Amino acid sequence: MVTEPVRPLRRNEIRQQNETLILQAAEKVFAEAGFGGATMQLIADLAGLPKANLHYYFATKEDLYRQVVQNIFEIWLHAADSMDNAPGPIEGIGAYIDAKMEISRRHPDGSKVWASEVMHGAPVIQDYLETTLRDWTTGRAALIQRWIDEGKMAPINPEHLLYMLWATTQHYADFGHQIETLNAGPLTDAQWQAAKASVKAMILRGIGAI
Amino acid sequence: MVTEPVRPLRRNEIRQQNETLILQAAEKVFAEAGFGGATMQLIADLAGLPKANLHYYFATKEDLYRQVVQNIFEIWLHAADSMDNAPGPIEGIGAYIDAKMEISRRHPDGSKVWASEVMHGAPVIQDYLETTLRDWTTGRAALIQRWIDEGKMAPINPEHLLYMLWATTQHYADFGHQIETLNAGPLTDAQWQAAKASVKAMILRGIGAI
DNA sequence: CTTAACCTTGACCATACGGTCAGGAAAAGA
DNA sequence: TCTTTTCCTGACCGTATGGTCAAGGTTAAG
Repeated sequence: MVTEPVRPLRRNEIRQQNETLILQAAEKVFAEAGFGGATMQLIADLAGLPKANLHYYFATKEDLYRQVVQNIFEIWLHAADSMDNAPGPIEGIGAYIDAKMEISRRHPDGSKVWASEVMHGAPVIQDYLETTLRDWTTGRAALIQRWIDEGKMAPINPEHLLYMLWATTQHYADFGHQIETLNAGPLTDAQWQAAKASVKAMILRGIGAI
Repeated sequence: MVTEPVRPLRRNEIRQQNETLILQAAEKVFAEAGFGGATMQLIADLAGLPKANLHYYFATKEDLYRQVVQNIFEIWLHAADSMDNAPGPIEGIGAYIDAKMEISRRHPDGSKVWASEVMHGAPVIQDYLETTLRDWTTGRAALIQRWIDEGKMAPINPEHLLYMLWATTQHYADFGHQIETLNAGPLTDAQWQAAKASVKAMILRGIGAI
């Protein structure tokens, strides 16, 4: 095997590289074991670093966990952009479902960490729920209400629609293991497409947009 | 305060009483802290028993946890009965949604424990998934397919419909904290009824049963 | 070259946890 | 009543975990 001589890394690069390395490992371990079941040693092993090095970059286990959760929350919020600037529910909600299904597929661990955090009473991100998420929710609920008023969809309670969107899309990540067991294996590309199509068809028809 | 003289408990009663006491406490603690975060001491305190007494009834933490998960699974399966013997999807799926929403309301802790178990790869109930749950699923999928063939609903993929039913109803338990935060307080009776109605309306219309 | 700032890590510590056990109390059986 | 079985519990134990630290290495700045 030929290993090309590696230029010594600069300070910033080292820091950046190790932090993301640790965060990736942490996300996986937290997802698989939960906060209480995760150990710094497991994360360190997965990251390929000595445990003491983790504590150099992240003072405590909570700090590391908090970072992981916040990262996920960012990704979450970005998916929302697909809903804006849409002429109606078919495009807006359709795109939102696509985006969230894609996140469930690409970041199942993040989704699990988030679910776990919320299930345990959101000890770390309660303030986010009360500020950012609440604002986001009321904004989108208003958007949905506008579509209803314009006769573009049936008069559904916007909040419950949002809950259904979250629940259905995230289920493919959070309960992925159950789905894989029932499916006798991971979903194929085609099956993911079918899932997306099914969800979109059911919800868009369910809200009277089709 | 008047405390009536209590007849000394018989052996069987003691055993039964303490076991359910422990199981209830365990369900709550496991739901709030996850398996890894839960401690036997916390469960003992909540049950009002010394820790050593827990180990008298349940040899290990895993044994106790396994019991909790199995109990939930039983409740889960019973809700399925509402789906059978229904003339069509409106009655069958409608009743199933009602039943599952009621479980989410009455047994939110159980739902969380189940979700946590599945999210972490179902280390304890993998065999249930592969046997009981798979059989149940294929059976109901066949039932749904029959309704489709009889023209009682649109040609939806039955598996994805089941996932949607599970996801949507359980979301009200598993993400109850998030919902309560956005709602600025627990759902009232009326709000629960509205939630049920919304879910039923969206899904039943979504599958073309209305 | 010298110095300061940053990075790395093996060894170590205090604590908390799951689990054990011996010995006693209470009920059931003979 | 006497014996056996079941229940109860404080005290204890080994281990694993989060976190610390001091000493050494490496890069950047002066």
